[in-house]
Amino acid sequence: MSKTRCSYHHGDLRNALIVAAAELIERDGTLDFTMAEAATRAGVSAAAPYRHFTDKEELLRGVRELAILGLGHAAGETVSEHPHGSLEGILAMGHMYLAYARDKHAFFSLMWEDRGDIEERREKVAEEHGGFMVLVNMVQAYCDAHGNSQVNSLHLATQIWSMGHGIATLEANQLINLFDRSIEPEALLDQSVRTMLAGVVGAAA
Amino acid sequence: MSKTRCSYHHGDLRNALIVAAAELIERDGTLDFTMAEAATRAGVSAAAPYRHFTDKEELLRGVRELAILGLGHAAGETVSEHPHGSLEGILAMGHMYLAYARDKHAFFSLMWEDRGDIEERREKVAEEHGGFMVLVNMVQAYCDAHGNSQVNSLHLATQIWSMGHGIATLEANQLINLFDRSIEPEALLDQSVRTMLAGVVGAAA
DNA sequence: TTTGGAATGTTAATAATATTTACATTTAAT
DNA sequence: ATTAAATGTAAATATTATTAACATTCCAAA
Repeated sequence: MSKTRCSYHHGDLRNALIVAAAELIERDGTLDFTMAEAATRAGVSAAAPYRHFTDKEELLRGVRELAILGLGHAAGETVSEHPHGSLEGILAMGHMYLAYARDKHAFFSLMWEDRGDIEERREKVAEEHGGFMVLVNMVQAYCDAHGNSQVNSLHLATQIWSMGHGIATLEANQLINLFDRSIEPEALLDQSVRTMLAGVVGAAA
Repeated sequence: MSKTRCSYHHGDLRNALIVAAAELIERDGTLDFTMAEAATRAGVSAAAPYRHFTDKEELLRGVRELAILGLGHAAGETVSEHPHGSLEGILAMGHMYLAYARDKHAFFSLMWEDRGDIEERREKVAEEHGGFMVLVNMVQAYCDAHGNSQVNSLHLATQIWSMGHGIATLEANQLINLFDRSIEPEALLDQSVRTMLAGVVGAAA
């Protein structure tokens, strides 16, 4: 796919549209850009997108995929910045998640929007969410390092993800501190993660 | 507001529209009913809704309110069915939450859709979410009954809510068992709730 | 009780978008 | 070089939300 075409044919319109849509989402902080806008930004007419996506939902799916990969990438960065099997690494992962939810709010909510039945593309979706396995490994390493290799790290990591996800979501909905303004999402998450880890390998302070 | 009017004036159209919209959402399992549909179902013309709601978003807000109150009501039912301060009561609360998310999927997602800045109606929103206080009380009672009245039950309940919410949301997105089909949301939640409670008052088996 | 303004409905526009259609250009394989 | 497939374009369509202009009912003050 050479980038330089004779102007009529774009060359890589599908991706260009996904990027354009992502930029619009980033710029406006919402998902309600128009197809025409995205097309224009990619330098084509309003009907062109339909050669690459059956409808807007499919374009959104492309953006979602991008966002999920981005989060996974951030996960990779995070691990690499902390000692293998360390508690701080796991906590940092949680902070990264909360920060992502806050800073890329529109992308974050897009990620968890209703999608159709996954069953078919299960493999593909699992791949996209490869970032989660990074957490699983961290948890496994932590447990190993703390003398309990019998832990089901997949289950424990799923609980940690759920906790982080729940806090991030409730915060996005301004509900996390609805009854107590002083609640700090990070502190709440740190504390519960410590408790969950401690529940499995002993004191995690 | 007498229910029987001379046909021209409905009498309680605002609520009728909210109910109509709720029914359509329930029927189709999605949020994309049309204003006209809701209006027709309420027995009025397509433009009538605009006498009571500035736009569709405001109507949706009414439905959301209804859904949140419904969840709160279910919370009330749940407490009443279990011993005061019991672990099983708290776990049942979690199961109720997961069941609601599954059975009323469209309502559940509507509840956590982006809403504007809450700051203004903070009071009102807090009231709507009164169901949460039910959980707070259960947690407080549990801690009292287990010899630790110093626990910040609001924090702990927020963690439990987050965990339940995270699991419910990830399940709705078919992600909770993406890497391990055998994962059971209820079991995962039960176990983490036990751990969190145990972390504060000792063994919670 | 009458009556005029406020509410609440109605039908017929208007507007914004997604999506389709019919036609044009380019690409690439034979 | 030729042609089918791919990819673009401009000009419809279709679907909704929303507004405008007008009608009916309600209600409170005279």
